[in-house]
Amino acid sequence: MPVAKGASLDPAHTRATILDAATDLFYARGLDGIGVAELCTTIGVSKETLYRHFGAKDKLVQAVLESRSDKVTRWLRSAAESAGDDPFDQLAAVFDALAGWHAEPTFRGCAILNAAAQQHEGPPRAVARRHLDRRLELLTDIARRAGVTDPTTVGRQLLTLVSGATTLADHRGDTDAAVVAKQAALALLRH
Amino acid sequence: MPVAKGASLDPAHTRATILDAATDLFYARGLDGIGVAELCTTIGVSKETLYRHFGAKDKLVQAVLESRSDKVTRWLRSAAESAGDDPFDQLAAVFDALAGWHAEPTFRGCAILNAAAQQHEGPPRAVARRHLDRRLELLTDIARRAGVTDPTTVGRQLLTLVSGATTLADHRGDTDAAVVAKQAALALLRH
DNA sequence: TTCACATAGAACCGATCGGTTCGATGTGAC
DNA sequence: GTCACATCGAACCGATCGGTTCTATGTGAA
Repeated sequence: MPVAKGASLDPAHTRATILDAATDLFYARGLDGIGVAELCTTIGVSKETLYRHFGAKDKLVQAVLESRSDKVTRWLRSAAESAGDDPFDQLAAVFDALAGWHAEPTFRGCAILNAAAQQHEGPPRAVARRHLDRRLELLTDIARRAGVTDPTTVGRQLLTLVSGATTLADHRGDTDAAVVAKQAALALLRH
Repeated sequence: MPVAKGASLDPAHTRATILDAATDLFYARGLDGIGVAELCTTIGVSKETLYRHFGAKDKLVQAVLESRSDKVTRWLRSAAESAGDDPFDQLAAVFDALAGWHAEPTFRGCAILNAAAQQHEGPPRAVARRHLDRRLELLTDIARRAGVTDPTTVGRQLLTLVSGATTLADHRGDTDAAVVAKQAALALLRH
């Protein structure tokens, strides 16, 4: 005798619950590391509900990654802005924010780049590209306002340091990778 | 009526064939992107043969990654050495070698780091860590011979640039990411 | 009160997974 | 010629996969 517990019955809320929980589970276990069935039982939702909201696992993955990219981009941008107007301070703040993220016990690298590394083709690749483009935009803007002669190149070098630091924090456990990278980044910004 | 074609019958050669082919296939499709059955038919080997040589898919993966790490490490080290004794020249050679790799049509990022990103636990993580450690050793040595005041820190910054450049070449299609990173690396080496 | 609807829970589907086993066949050393 | 052995090809295993469909049930608005 099936018993519907009647929790929320608010579709938007249900969708958000699935999205949030799936974000954490995919991040912790990998896209192929958790199946739809386990996903549903863990979240506390039926498969029919999940499929009515997202249609397919791939679509859920895409929704998860896009919302994650939005959130992370907003987070890093606000970290920069909260450091004031000075581009050097902003750049330092970006790397300090990264260091804080890397030190979190649940840190496992960039969820979006990890996903793109798992699925060589398909939506995650495109999301990853846009994600990096947005980050490059932020860093290039800082470089430009710092008055470097070639903001485009310096922006790319800063993005290289950001990406590399996250890689080392993940694969070598270097929780201070961003701090080390920050010194290099500031040196580059000073021409 | 099964017909054994009787190719090599040399176990060592068979093992090497499997290892080489699996290296390419796992790199191109991802660890979970190709199953043992398809792997075998593509290579032209029976499942029994593969399992007698490697025991399990995980073991094959580990053997693939370790041999790959050895090969790549040797390759980068020889690229540095063939540039002469000057550490600046050697560092430039390292990044030029990376740029050549990134430009290859089959380039899909670092096979070892991709694998580690797919399997959050297990052998690939350990292989990735050792892989980065070996690379750090090379870069730190270059920094030391260049006479920087803090070779350990500079070595880590150089590794950050190397890793970041490979990430950008993969996820943004920046085939010149290593060239851009090279300028930053040389600047760091000049203190 | 009525009714459209969001949901739970479970059964079910075909496909694929990693892995095992077996018989047939050819190889190469003795 | 004999024989241990490496190999193939295929059948087979239980488990899991993503996805569909069904019934039953509680919700909330009309």
